[in-house]
Amino acid sequence: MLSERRLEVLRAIVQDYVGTEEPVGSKALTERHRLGVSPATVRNDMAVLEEEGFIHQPYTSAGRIPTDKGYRLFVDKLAGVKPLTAAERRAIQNFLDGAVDLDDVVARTVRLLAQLTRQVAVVQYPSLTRSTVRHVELLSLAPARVMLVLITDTGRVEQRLVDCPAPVGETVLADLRARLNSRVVSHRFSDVPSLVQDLAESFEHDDRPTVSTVLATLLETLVEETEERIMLGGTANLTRFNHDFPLTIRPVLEALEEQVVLLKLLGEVKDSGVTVRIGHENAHEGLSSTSVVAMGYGSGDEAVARLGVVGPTRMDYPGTMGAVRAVARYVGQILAES
Amino acid sequence: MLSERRLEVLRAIVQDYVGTEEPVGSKALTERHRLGVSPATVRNDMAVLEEEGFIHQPYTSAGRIPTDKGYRLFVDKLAGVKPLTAAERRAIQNFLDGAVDLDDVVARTVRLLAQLTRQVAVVQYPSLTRSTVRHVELLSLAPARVMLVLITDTGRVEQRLVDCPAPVGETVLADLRARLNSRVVSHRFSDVPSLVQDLAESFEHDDRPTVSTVLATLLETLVEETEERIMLGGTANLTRFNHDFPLTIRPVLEALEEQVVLLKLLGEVKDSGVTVRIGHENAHEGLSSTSVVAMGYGSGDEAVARLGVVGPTRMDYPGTMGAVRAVARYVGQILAES
DNA sequence: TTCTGGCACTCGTGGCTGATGAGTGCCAGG
DNA sequence: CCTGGCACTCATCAGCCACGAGTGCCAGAA
Repeated sequence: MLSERRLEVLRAIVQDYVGTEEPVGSKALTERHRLGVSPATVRNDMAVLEEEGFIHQPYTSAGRIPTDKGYRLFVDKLAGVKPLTAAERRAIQNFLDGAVDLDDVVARTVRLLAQLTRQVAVVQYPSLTRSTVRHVELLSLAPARVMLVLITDTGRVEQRLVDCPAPVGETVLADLRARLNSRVVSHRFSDVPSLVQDLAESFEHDDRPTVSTVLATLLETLVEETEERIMLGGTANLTRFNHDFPLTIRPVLEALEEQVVLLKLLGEVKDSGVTVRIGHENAHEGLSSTSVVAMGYGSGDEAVARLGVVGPTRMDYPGTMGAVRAVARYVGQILAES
Repeated sequence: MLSERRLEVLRAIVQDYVGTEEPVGSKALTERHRLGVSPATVRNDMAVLEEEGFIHQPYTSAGRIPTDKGYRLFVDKLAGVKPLTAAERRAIQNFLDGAVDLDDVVARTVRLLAQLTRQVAVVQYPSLTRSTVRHVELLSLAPARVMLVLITDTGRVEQRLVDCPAPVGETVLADLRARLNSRVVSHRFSDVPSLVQDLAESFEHDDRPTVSTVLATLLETLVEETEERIMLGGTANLTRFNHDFPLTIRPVLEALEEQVVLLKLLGEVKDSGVTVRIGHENAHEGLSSTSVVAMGYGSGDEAVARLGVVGPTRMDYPGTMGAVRAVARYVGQILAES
């Protein structure tokens, strides 16, 4: 096990490196931190830390840089979550309170996170399957054409066109609408399939094909939309450190454009509390020198979706974690109110 | 006026520069193009072109690169629009045909444009005010709470929550729904305000506050959503030329994140045909070394929105214009079908 | 044992230099 | 009006060197 002082040295290295973006040497360390020992001692500690894989030097006789493993230890043991200032909290609330609809909430959240952390922000739309049904609407657009509209408790709205096998009478439609709603409203979307399973059977024989078609589309929508939508923002922040790794920006941008990749990233997040994934812990290759700080958010206790930021492994973890946590909480609150 | 040959020289310079991304000199020009004259002559022509402001040299004794004015002349007079190959056309059609809803159409279009042009693609959602109303729906979510859903002929759906001053009876709601639809369906959204102006007056006195509230929200939605949504993609393509201007990528990314800026860019596009805006012709500062190639698209003859790409002024204009035009047409077709 | 000061060594960085060559402007002659 | 020739400019690049931050190791002190 590492001694107290060695941990202290690691913490100092991480802090200095995050601040200066340059490899940090033993002398500079003793000057900037009250470690109470000489540079030579620090050097010995560094040698041990390096042997254990927490730091490494880019080349002989340069300062040390934390490794992914080093950051991991730092995040887990050495640093807490830095709460936001009161002013920041107020700013968040003000900014989010102005939102008019779900799209707007998500858009504002992305901007907010990007500004607050000065990094790339990622916000997932509230998941359909984890939300509950507020209303199902059926609109007759043409004799044999129906529009299906799903409304969730989080304010999300999905719609699909349904081409029916035969013209649909208004009475049948009203009937279906009523029965459908009485069965599914206030239930979770994930339960909808079993709730509507035998619904077609209760209709007149002639109407069954139509009802089945509508229900099929409904279920299809649930499946398709399980792969969630994501909103991205603050990509310009990537250029803040491109002097350091100008070639790394490309794969990152590419990865960020792939919704699939992003969803996978967020998918690995625990449902409660801030999750941090550092460098190679993210399976995706292009993101091997970036970290993800993310958290679930929801209208109640349960997470309906996730949000977070993507930035260089060399980032201010305590501050970023604080911002992500605060924003996630407020967004949850906003959603609960609407 | 410039002689035929001088125009030919300018065309050659633009083509070579776009290909090599390096200043092009007189000797290289005569070797790569059949101009039929010697380098010395070309040098004289270049001197004239430079005096006229079509090209300039980054420093004494370097090759020439086109100026914005040079590109402008090239686009207007020297180059046509390069049609896509049959294979490319087929690819477009296949790719777009798989779309399930409007969001999907827009998302696919962005990807397609980005891939085809290898540049940043921008697609505007079909505008509300330019579309026609397919249906207006009113849903009662709670006694005094109504959801307003607007459906356009392009498949776009907008919804708003309305908090009514008093509980709304189902009959009133049905009545309002029917009258509203009979008035506005098949009309353009821009005409809706005048069409519903006196609608409240035809209701019972007690219901008027409610009706007015709903109508007010409807009009409000039209106004708000006039500032359109935009989808962006292919930002990773920015890094293709960052070796040239590594510092320029940042302001571009920043500009692209501002929906307002993008909308302004697209707003300057003619309704029909491909529009090209080169370098400083784009008012926005961060985009002074980028060009925008854009075009309106729509389900009928009229444009309901715009799409295009943003790339370095040094781009393959004929090819890009061809791609943008082709995609715009196919998207229009797809929308007309749905 | 643990810490410290000293010392020789490594190695990336940045400034300087000179050679190279692409490209130019100009001019006199076809 | 075009062409070949010529002197000139200047960015780029490789090579070189001095600098200095930072290291590892060791012997001696606490």
